Amino acid sequence: MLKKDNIKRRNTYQRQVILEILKSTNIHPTADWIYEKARKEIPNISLGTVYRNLKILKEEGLILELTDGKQSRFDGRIDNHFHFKCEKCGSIFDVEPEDIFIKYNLEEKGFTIRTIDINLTGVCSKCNGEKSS
Amino acid sequence: MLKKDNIKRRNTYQRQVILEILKSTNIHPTADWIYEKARKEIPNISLGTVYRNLKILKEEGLILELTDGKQSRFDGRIDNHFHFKCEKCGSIFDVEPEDIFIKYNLEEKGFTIRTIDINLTGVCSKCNGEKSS
DNA sequence: GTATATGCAAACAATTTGCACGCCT
DNA sequence: AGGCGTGCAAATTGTTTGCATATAC
Repeated sequence: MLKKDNIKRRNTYQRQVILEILKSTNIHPTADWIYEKARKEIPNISLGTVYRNLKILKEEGLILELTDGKQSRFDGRIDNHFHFKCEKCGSIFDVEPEDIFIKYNLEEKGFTIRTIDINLTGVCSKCNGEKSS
Repeated sequence: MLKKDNIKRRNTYQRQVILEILKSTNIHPTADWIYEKARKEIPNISLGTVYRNLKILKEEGLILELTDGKQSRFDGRIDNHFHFKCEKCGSIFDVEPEDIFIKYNLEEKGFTIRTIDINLTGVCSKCNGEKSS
């Protein structure tokens, strides 16, 4: 049952490419999207390898996994921020911490808070600006 | 492609039982848990029926679906509240709206906000009170 | 040299769906 | 009577894993 945290990770090209793909987009892609993108660089990379490396990158705290319905999405941005999903176009936008203020009093009730995840939905500015069909 | 919103729903016993189960617990159960519970009342109910009715109840706004990792959880409580998940015991607690204050300025940027989902993680008061092992 | 990572395909787990029959309205 | 809902099992989808080989260190 011991967590094996003395594994010597190799710095493989596959993992580098996957991390670069994630760091260079803000669309919060699915594993499949990352796979297709990675294939342009490494044509015979496998989907299993993509999943394996996403898990490793997440374990190492280099990326985040977002759970949007049943399909995971991944985020190369790990500093403090939140998400907004537009119900019209489906895009996921980053919400800056200065645009959200949150306050809670759960510590007073004996709870320790480690992570705060805020997800908003609605209609984005772009879709709001468009004519209604 | 037209949404069929003129379907005449029948009020089946299966659906009643599933809704009652959800209304009478605050553990935010999975479909499987609901299925097992429902079987005590309707021994030959099928898992497919549970899923179908959960989807219908959600469409009608009578329950909520929480996406906790890859397994959905369901919430029979639909008034404004949030969730806290304990990383030690795995329990999901309801967080009352008066225990969280949130403010954002996204409307000023042209966004329309429809739903706000806040999920906290950490250690609950019960686990905090226990001796460390 | 050796253990970790890969590609491939099969396995898995959660959920959905097709079908013939049943039962609400 | 008619059509929505059911039980059952098979299908689908997203993700994980076993295995033989390749590769980083």
